[in-house]
Amino acid sequence: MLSQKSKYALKALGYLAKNQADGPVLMSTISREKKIPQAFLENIFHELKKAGFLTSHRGRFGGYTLSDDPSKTKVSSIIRVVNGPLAMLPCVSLNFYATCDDCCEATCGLRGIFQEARDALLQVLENRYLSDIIDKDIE
Amino acid sequence: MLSQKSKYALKALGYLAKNQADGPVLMSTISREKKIPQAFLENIFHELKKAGFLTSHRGRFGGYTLSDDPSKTKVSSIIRVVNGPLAMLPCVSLNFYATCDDCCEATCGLRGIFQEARDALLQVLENRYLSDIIDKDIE
DNA sequence: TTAATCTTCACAAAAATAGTAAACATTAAT
DNA sequence: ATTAATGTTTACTATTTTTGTGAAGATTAA
Repeated sequence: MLSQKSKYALKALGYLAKNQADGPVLMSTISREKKIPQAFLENIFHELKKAGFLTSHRGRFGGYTLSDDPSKTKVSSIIRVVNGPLAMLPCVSLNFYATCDDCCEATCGLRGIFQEARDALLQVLENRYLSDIIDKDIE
Repeated sequence: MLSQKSKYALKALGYLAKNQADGPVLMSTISREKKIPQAFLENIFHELKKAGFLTSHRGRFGGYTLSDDPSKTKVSSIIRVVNGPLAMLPCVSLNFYATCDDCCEATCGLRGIFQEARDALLQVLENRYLSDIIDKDIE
């Protein structure tokens, strides 16, 4: 499951994608609208900024804007930053590869299936973008 | 990522699938061969037994056997027991559905994509069986 | 100058994960 | 019956991860 932090991050980025047309959006606004504890959102935005997704604007009338076009920002890349690997085993992760302790990759019976699982998941998440996860308006 | 416990469970069940032909297999054997702390494996086997995957045989010359044909035991169902939901959001889980706090399902922009992700993952894991995750022999 | 922002860093509470310990119950062989 | 080998059960503990909180500081536009 995605962590709460990851959900917050995706919601916040989606909010920005929807509302940044008129300039930087306040963290306090996002916190309030998306019901995210502000101090926690600060931590999250710090990570997202460090990873290049966000651009911050300090001072009065500051706020945050997205660094890139929402239609070019993959959901998979956001999740990797805030939630870590998408693969279910470290030894089949493309971006966070690590050996499994005490497990021989040559004979492991799990790798094959979890490579397939990874590919199936990536087929979706690598082809969906921030512009695809914007909340709908209430009607 | 799968928890360590889940990896242990899959490895242990795979070992049973491979080695139970001659009768019940000792937990101590599985613990040693698969390098799983025995006391921890006891907890895991208790869960797997409660869930119906394992049959235990007490007393001298006891041990464990699989309750069902390995070719009919889905990997997805094992993971659900020891690791929990396969979906990335509670609100799109088929077997562990729960509402996301402070999130409106009607307008949430995340649900659609994570339903697709769930389906993609299940397409693999619901169609792979315990017989598919048996470790290879060293050659 | 000032008020509204973001920045940074350290800390803390809560939950989940991983693992341990020990007394107990059951069984098969003898 | 006895005995040794096994699983059973329950409670506990340690570690790590997650989910936050708090406060002093830096920057900017008006």
